Amino acid sequence: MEDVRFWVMTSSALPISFYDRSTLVVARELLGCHIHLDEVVLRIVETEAYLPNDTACHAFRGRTPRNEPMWGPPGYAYVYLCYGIHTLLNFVTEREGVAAAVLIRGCEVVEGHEVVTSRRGGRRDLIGPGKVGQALALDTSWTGRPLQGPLLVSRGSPPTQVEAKPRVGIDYAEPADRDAPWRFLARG
DNA sequence: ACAAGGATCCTCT
DNA sequence: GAGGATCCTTGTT
Repeated sequence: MEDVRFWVMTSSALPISFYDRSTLVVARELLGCHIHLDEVVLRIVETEAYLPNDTACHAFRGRTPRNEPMWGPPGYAYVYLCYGIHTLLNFVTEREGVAAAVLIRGCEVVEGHEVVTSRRGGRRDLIGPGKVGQALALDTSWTGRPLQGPLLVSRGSPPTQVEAKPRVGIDYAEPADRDAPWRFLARG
C-alpha cells in the first residue's frame, strides 16, 4: 500500500465507452472514481456537467482553440486557465463532434497526502475546481491528453447517495441553464 | 492591436 | 461578505 506503483498498476483506466454517453450520466457516475497522476490519487466527490446547447458551456458559441478538445472524441482531458490563476480539469464526454464535458469540482485525497498538502500551502480541502488542479499540479499543457495514463481515471468507491444542485459561477448563462441541477455531489 | 471578462481562491473585515 | 490577484481567451476594430 505504501508503494504508489501498487495503485497505478492495479488500477485499470475507465474505457472510452464510459465517457461516450450522456454527459449527465457520466457526471453522476464519476462520483467516487479515482484520478491518478504520479504519486497522487484523488477520489471525485463533486462534478458539474456542461452539455451541448448549454449556454454555460465554453463550446456553446462554437469551436475555438481553447475548447477544441471538447469537440474531439470522449475520454480526454479539457484543461483551461480560469481567472488567470486556476487550472480547471474537465473530462470530455459524448461522441466526436458533440462538445460536452464534466468539470471536476471537488475531490478527497486517497494517496499522496503529503505532496498535496505541500502543493496546497498546508491546506487540506479539495472542494473547488481550482484546488483540484493545484493538488494535481496541472497546467494547460494537459489539455487534450487521454485519461488512460499518465493522467488516469479508474473506478473507485461509489457514494451511497448523490445530490443534484445548480451549477456555480455561471451567472452569464440563460436562466434555464443557470438553474438546471447539473452539479452532482457525493453524500456518505 | 485592443478591451473586457472569466466554470476561482484567499485574505481580510 | 467584499475585494483583489492575475493573465489568457475571445470578439471586435
